[in-house]
Amino acid sequence: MKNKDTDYQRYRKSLSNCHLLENMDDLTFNSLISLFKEQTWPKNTCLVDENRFLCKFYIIISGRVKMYQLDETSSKEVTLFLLHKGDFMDLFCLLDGLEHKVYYESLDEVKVLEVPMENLHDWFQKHPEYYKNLLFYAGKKLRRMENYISDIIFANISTRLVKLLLRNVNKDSKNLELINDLSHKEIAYLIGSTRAVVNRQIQKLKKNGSIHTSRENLQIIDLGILIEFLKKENNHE
Amino acid sequence: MKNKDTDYQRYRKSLSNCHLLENMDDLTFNSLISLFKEQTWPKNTCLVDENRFLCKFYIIISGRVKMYQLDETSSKEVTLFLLHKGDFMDLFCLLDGLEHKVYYESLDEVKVLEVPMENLHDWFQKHPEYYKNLLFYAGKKLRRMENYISDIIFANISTRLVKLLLRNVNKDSKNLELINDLSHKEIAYLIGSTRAVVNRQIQKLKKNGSIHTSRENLQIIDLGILIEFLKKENNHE
DNA sequence: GATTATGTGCTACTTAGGTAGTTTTCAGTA
DNA sequence: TACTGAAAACTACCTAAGTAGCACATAATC
Repeated sequence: MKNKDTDYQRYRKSLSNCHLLENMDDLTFNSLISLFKEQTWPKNTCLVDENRFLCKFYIIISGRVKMYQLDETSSKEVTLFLLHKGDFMDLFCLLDGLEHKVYYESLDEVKVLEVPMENLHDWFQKHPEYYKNLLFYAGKKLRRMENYISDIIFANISTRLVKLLLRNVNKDSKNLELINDLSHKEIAYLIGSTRAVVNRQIQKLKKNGSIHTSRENLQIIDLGILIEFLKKENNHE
Repeated sequence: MKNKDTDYQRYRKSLSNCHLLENMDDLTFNSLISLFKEQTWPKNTCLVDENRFLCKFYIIISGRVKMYQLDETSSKEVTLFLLHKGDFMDLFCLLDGLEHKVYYESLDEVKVLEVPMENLHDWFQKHPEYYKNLLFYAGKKLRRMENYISDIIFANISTRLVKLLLRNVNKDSKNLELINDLSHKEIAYLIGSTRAVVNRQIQKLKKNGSIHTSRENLQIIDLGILIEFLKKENNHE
């Protein structure tokens, strides 16, 4: 019992940014969290089990999971979301209960909370006011996707790359986070391009002194140059 | 009174496909619908008033509204959604209450139901179980966007064009609906391309005998050829 | 019925970005 | 310490699709 309580406190803390749990009193929080079981997934594992996400729902506690689409014929990939702490899987299934053809892969060792979809639905039935939190989260994802679309249509690869970098700079530390240890291939998939093309742009950024790279590592040296670069790109076209 | 009742019945009927109103008993339906006021917008009007959608919410009863993004520097457009009967504006604002920089334009004379956002929120507070309907709708839009993204990344223009056509063929009548009277420019914006390029692809489809066009009119002559065309495109790449 | 605006069809040109291939670097490990 | 495999860097090439421009058709307005 005591043990469980400390677990709950731990979850409360590590999921402080989780939209679903926002404005939730401790009692309600515990009633929800008691439905979950902690689980650990090893690094670089694909979660391909088709129907898994129809019957189980997951909240990420730590580690990154990329959610991506795969084109069978060309074997190209696009990363739709880079999910992390506080994110859900699978939002789509939760919302409409339909199958969702999408792939998941862990980029780190990932800790999740697992709950049978049914139990979660039952819980929501009893606490329908928390649907609102879910709506807020869905709204955020919708906005992200809308942005993705307009970026792909309007912006060229270098713009998209710089935008990606700027989006992942920690406001306080000014350091690149979340994507700083990805390979060029993974970065390419995040902006809907290919390894070779992204590499070409990265060389440009290295030459203008805004970034520094080593194997699976990308650091921002001069944020100002990046921002300037973005401005120029916007005006040219 | 009598008059209002017949109005409600009319709305009930014309909004039969509206996710928000699904599984709603007549009493609840009336309590919701009584908050709304009917409004008519003329054809080809832009709804640019920035904050309008923060304070008012709309359900489309009839006519089409395109929701689109505009790139100021290149003045290019992408149509994100072609909204019609049963669709909402602005879903994003409703979900998270934040500003949403997006454009709306009526393609027909459009009839909508208008409600002050505040009143709608109050109503939901009293009927939180109907958040679920909203979630379902949001899920559908998320799926549409995810599809949009993977199409743009994976598929070439001709594939995207044919997919667009097939998506808008009425299952029963086999006729093209909703987009059959659009200009090539508008069709281009629906698949993230430009007029000239779309025109090029349309000429191809005309030559292979699958479609017939006249000014602002596109009809499908042979669905089979279109489906075959799509298959070929998929295998080549 | 003259004028204007908008949609359509086509040609010619340009280019960003995808593709393919080779070499080099680097981390893990046998 | 050498071997292995992946990531990164770079070169050369190709093409889909964007761009610009013009002629013509159709519809709308006065």
